[in-house]
Amino acid sequence: MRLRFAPSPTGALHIGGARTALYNWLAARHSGGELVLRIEDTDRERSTEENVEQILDALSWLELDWDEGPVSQASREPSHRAALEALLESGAAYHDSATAKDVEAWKAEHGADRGYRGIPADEPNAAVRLRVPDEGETIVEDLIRGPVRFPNRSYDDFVIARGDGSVLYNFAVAVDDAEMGISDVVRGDDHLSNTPKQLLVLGALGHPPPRYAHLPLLHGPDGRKLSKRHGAASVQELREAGYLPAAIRNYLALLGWGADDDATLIPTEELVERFRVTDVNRAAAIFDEKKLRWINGRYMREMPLDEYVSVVARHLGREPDERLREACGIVQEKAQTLAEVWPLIAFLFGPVETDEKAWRKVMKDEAPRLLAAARKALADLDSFDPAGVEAELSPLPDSLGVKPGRVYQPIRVAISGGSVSPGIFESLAVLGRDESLARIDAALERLET
RNA sequence: GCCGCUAUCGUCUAGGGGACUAGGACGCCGGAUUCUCAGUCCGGAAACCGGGGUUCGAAUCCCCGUAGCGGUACCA
Repeated sequence: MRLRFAPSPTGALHIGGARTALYNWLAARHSGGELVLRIEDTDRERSTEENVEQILDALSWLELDWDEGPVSQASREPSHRAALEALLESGAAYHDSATAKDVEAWKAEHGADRGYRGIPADEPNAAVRLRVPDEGETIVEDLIRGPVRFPNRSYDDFVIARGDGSVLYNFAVAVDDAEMGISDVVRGDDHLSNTPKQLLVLGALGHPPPRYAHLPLLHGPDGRKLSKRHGAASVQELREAGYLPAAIRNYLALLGWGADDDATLIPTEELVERFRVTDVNRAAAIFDEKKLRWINGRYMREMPLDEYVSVVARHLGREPDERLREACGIVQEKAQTLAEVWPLIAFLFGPVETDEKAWRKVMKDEAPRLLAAARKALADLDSFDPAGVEAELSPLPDSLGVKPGRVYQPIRVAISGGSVSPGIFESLAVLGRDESLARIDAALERLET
């Protein structure tokens, strides 16, 4: 198989685009074939260098590689021109000076169920239209949907080149796919109705068509087309939100495709092994960040500590030093996204920032007495490691005659500033005896006044 | 308007005429884990869009309707 991913650089790479890229990549890797990256930049107004860079970045961050390209569609202009000339010469296409308004008027007269048919004009500066037969139908043999039939008469003689000679999307795509030897076109559903046009171009040019597979679109939680309003809608935003590339690949693969045994956690290698385009669903799927979070959490927890540390360090823009390593060790089982890590471990890297609400809730009644008792126990401790701290603190609640939380929460607030943190024994151990005692003393002092 | 696609729990899906009292996962609710939160474990509620057919039998096949979506540009 030879596939292509052909994004148009009109903005960041969206989640839908990322899934299309992933499916193409999976199909290519599964079949041992090739993946070509082609940038559809024939719209000079909207295509920018930054957007191209952004898409390339997003793809490599997702760890989706390609075998050929990126090929700029605009750079293939000579080929497009040659193909256009050939069609003009054979009479399959013709110049027509009709404007959009003219076409509209023509339809008002001839009925809406009939496509526009123009009259060849001897005007080299007019747009070029492709002749579409009145009879018959064009059939798209879709790998996912089966044969889809389109009556030819419902299509206009559509424009394939502007008055200035530059070609339009449906023409360029057909020519490029054919000339680049693409065997399988895997793309979004929104192109299904465009496919007959491309097939018509291919037919006029005498090129055999590739196989097509049209993927169902992705929608937002409200059932509407996915857009910026739905929160993290681009790969870049997902990255900033602290999701892992591997988790995103896993989740995206499941949006519109399911393993036959209903597996949910499927590592990429296994995805490559099991994925088949023909198994893709036909209905649009809704992007649900909750499930992504869950999958991401699983990947975060199952990562080897070394890798975890370097991923966290990169996300935070910090050096992966010993302290960070220790912090990761006690937070790994708690965070679902990279973004959740820092709030849980920040207290290990700087002065306490007290959450006044937590303070008021915890630092009352017997808190001073219990905290003082804990301080004493910790001060006398020989080995200030998690096991040692636990051995020292765990008998305390009983001996003081209170519930464990009454002892532990004041310590937590004293050392971390808040009522939520990693395990208290581990937190104390990582903070170290001196700093822990200093923070507890500061809290006790505040309690006295 | 015209052309086309789609339709199973809130969400992702399994199902491809009898194995369905419709299965799994996320989420949700309840319980357990005698340090918070998270995690983990256990349990629970929750769906075949509607109407006609075909058939001994339909979630599965056909038709109609409804709804959602896509296309209908000298955009991609």
